Amino acid sequence: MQARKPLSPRKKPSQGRSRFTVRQIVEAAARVFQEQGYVGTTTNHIAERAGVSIGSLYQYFPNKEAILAVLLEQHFDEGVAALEAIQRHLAEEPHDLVGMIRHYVDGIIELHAENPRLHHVLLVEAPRPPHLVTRLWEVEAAAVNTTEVALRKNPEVRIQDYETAAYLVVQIVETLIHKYIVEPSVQVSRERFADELVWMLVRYLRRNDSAPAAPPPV
Amino acid sequence: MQARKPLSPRKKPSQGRSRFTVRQIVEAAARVFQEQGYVGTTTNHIAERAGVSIGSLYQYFPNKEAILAVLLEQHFDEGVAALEAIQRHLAEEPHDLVGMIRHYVDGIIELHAENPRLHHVLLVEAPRPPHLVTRLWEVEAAAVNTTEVALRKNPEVRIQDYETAAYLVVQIVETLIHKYIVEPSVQVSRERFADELVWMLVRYLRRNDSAPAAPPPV
DNA sequence: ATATTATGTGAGTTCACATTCATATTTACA
DNA sequence: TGTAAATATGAATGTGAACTCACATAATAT
Repeated sequence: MQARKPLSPRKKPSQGRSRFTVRQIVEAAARVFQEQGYVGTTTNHIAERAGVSIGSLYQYFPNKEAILAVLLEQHFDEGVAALEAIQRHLAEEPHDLVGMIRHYVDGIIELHAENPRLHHVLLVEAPRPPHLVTRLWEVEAAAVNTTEVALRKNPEVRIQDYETAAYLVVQIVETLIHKYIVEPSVQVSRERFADELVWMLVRYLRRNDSAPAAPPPV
Repeated sequence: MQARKPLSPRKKPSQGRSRFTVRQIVEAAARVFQEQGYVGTTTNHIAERAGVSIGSLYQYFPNKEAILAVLLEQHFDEGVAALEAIQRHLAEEPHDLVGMIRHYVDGIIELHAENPRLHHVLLVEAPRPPHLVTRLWEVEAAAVNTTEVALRKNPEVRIQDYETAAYLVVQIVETLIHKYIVEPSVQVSRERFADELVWMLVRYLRRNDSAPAAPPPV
């Protein structure tokens, strides 16, 4: 029986300087969350880092979660935009299977490498506001669908269950890369990791007789 | 500059009843962490659930993290034991590649399905005590090594870079299954998920000419 | 039996952080 | 230029969880 906390700002900033203040707060929050983790971050700490009084913070945000929600929204939108850019590029340019997967993998790696620690705090450590969980599912489902279509269209690909395959591909790329970026293996370099991941997916998806198997990059 | 908190119990319980108390506390903590998440759990709450006074709790544990550490240790030991059992079975019985991977995947699924929420809170949500991070790396590295050996020994397997392949296999199985169990897809049943995961790894690892590709289970 | 040691108790204190509010300053705009 | 509205400030206050401690009870030793 938890009381639900409001997440929306109390006041809308109308003047330029207040918008600046809000921006300062959000940016500072990103830095503090990143450095201290979710539990270790306090509103006072954020205000201090933003160079703003604690009172000003509470003019615009009712609590810590509200700030996190804004950050999450931003981060999420960036992710979706990046994903869409990748998929658009794949739809527009012609690609063989290897090139397609290569582009996809590289894109997701770049996305994750941008700010892995913040990503982790926002999406994993912190309690997720329910409406964002829903959005996350939608985006994931959409990615799986797009991938399924792409796989069906590609003549090099021959598998039995396209839907499950698409799910596996999307999840493997996302989850594995996240893990590697947050906690890189001592044994495997990033380059080798990316190359082998691409190669793995190709071996999995490609019909056995198509294109004389190029040796995997080593 | 954070002061390091002590994780060890203050007193060693010597009588039977105090050992019982400690056990009650740890068991209650598992339930509360599971239900409330790391942030939402309080020592008072744990004590109440254990049917023990808050004072008793502090006889044996200096703080919340210390209780979590015990839980983590337990959970971790169980995981290692399960992993070793899987690998022992693989080493002892003869297996073809499919059977081998099948056994491995099924084992890890079973392990994760046992208490997914607690697993998630302990290993993902909560801040990890550094000495356990080290242990975790060691176990991971050991698993990768064992897998590498197994892959090299298996004549059905033909890949270029055994070390990286072993890393990928271990991480995919662990990470993907974790993700699926914690957040199962609406689109893909668990059975289909497991079957396709096995099939994917087989396609990736098997030399192209070995064993006329049996159709994947659909 | 009695003393000693171990364990259990929970009201009460502390402390860190969240949050408010009276007041000051800056901007808009008439 | 005056004044109303917006914004900024931070000391003061509220809140809840962490943690202590003086005392009660149970086990064990002698």
